[in-house]
Amino acid sequence: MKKAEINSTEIARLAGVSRSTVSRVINNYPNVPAETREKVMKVIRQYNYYPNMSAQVLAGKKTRTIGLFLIDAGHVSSDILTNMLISSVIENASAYGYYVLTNIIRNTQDQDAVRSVKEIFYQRRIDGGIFIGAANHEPLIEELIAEGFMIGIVDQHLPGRTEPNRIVANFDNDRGMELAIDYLAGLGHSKIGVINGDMKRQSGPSKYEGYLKAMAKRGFEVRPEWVLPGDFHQEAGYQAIQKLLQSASSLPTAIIAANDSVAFGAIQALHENGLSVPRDISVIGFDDHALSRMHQPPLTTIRVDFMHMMNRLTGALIKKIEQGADRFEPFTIGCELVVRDSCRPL
Amino acid sequence: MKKAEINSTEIARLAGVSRSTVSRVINNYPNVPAETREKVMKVIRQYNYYPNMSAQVLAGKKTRTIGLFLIDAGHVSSDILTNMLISSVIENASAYGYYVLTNIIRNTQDQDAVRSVKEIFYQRRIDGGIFIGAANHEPLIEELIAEGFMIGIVDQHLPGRTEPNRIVANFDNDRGMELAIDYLAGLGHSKIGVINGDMKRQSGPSKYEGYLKAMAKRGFEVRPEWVLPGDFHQEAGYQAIQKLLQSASSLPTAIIAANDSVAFGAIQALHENGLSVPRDISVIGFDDHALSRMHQPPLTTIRVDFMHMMNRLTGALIKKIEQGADRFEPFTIGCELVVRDSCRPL
DNA sequence: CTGAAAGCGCTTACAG
DNA sequence: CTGAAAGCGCTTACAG
Repeated sequence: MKKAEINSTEIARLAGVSRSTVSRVINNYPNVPAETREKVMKVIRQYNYYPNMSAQVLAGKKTRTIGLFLIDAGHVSSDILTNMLISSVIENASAYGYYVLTNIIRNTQDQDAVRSVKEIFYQRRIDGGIFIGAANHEPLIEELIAEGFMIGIVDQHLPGRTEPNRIVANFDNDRGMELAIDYLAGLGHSKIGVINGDMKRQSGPSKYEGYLKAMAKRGFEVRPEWVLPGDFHQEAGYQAIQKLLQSASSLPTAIIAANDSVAFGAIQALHENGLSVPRDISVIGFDDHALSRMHQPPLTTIRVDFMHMMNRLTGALIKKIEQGADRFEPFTIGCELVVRDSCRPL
Repeated sequence: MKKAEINSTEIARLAGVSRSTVSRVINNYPNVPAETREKVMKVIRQYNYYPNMSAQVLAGKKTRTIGLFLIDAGHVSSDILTNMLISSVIENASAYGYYVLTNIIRNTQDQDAVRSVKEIFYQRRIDGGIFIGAANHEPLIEELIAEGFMIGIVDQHLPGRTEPNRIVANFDNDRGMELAIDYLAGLGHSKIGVINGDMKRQSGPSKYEGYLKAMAKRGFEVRPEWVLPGDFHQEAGYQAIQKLLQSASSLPTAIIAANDSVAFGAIQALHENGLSVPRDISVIGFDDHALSRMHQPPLTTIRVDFMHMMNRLTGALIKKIEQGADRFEPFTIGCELVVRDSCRPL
């Protein structure tokens, strides 16, 4: 049923040249006269010939494919933010003529999952990979970097690890927290609590440290009972507030959530307990999630430009793939305050 | 810097067997004694050996990769629904041990875009592909099917085209429209307008025909000025309402939108023109978009299970890839009414 | 400017 | 049960 595949031998025969010349035409070698090139191209076009990718790669070409690895215990299909990251990488890579092989890893403790990621690299399915959502120190990633693979990582800070094939992208969480606290201070708040993110990931402790630093700068008291453990999911925000309301001797007037999803959960819990946002308590998020502006109340948050980050990270990875990794080049993306209606002046 | 790659020759040498035997172990041939197998496996594990994928494919193995092609003129990164489809296919394929190469096509008229899609197939990067968002008759897809590639298509109806390598998935739009109109009729509505979707896609005319059929069944009059052209984007809903309000001699009491995004746009336009939903006019959507339940007012809609569809379609495609395509097997996924607050009894 | 030949790393009839 | 060998379809020094 399937037509016989046409290959370079056949093209060579039809064009009256050798396979070497066909290959030179395909790969744009300069030492092919225009006339010969055109003669070969004509046959190529006529027969709809595309060189077999596996043969090209086996002979030494790049795959022009990058791997995208999302680490998330949740059901990614329904997470808007993660989904946006996926498309963002695809679109950026596509602009460079690269393809994206996307993978979702539920649990980095799962040996099968780890094996399957390694397989993709060792099999040479891809030229490099991008990891999103991993712990700050993830053995799998460290092994791949040690093996010399080109790896882009969102959200990592590992002092001293400056291999040239490690590309690191972070948001300026310090600055974000400072913006949030400056804004709240301007509204008259000084009793400010925080719901922490996942402390295994770099952005968890980094946001918390930013909070501590900004609170100290203002001379605001950090009350341990207002520092609530959590992670980056909505449910954690909900639970954090339940805990706060049950056990705290008094309440803060404002709370900064590790991200907007956490803020949604927190606000839900506050509402269920008869507290109104922002009347009784102000809440500020982090990310500027697609839903934040549609939320009730519209969420004041620290906007972070994920698309811009993925754009730079994808570009940097592809550059290293094509030009080689000469030195470690981490970068940081800024953030800005977006004022909506979830905070009120005191 | 990069370690020398280990290959099957090396593994064979270390295990004291031939490359043939190493290959038989890797491919689980039955005629290898447990003892030999274990001896080889030990070396494979010890040296972290994974067979080179390009070599395997060149020697006749499958790529175990499927292509996912999203056709959408909009900026996909921000479209929640499309993003959900992407993750859904990835997760389903992954369960079968397949990888997904995702591509976004802005315009099927763009020759470069078309060429790049063909290239992926002809280069043998993938074993098959899934197309979402294409016109009912898309020459690119028809060419690929004619070439014998395994193709899954969402939203297509081409009578007589029943090639075994064509896999077609549709929603039951007829039934969806019937549910919507039955519900509205139950609330006392009979003056029901419709905002059509993209008529080049199968779901456009198919929803419209469902509307006509259900209206006829009830004996409700179809007023041409209440049949509004559009497409599947929010802006189209907005424009359709603007046009309706400017030119119609009287207004319907209810409007069915081609999908929820269109409904959002329609409601926005109604509000901007001082009309309240559902007080002045009832609106019903289609899809049950992730935002529909958070919308103001929460949107009544016809829910359609995209995940289920992608699940079946991905499974069917992989089955055909592995077992061969023997016959044409289209399928249809049902839908259900989700009542929220955007319609009111008359 | 161009062709013959080696080589990339596998799989799989074939022969024993 | 197992090895030697052909073959998959390219690319790229090498030699001319």
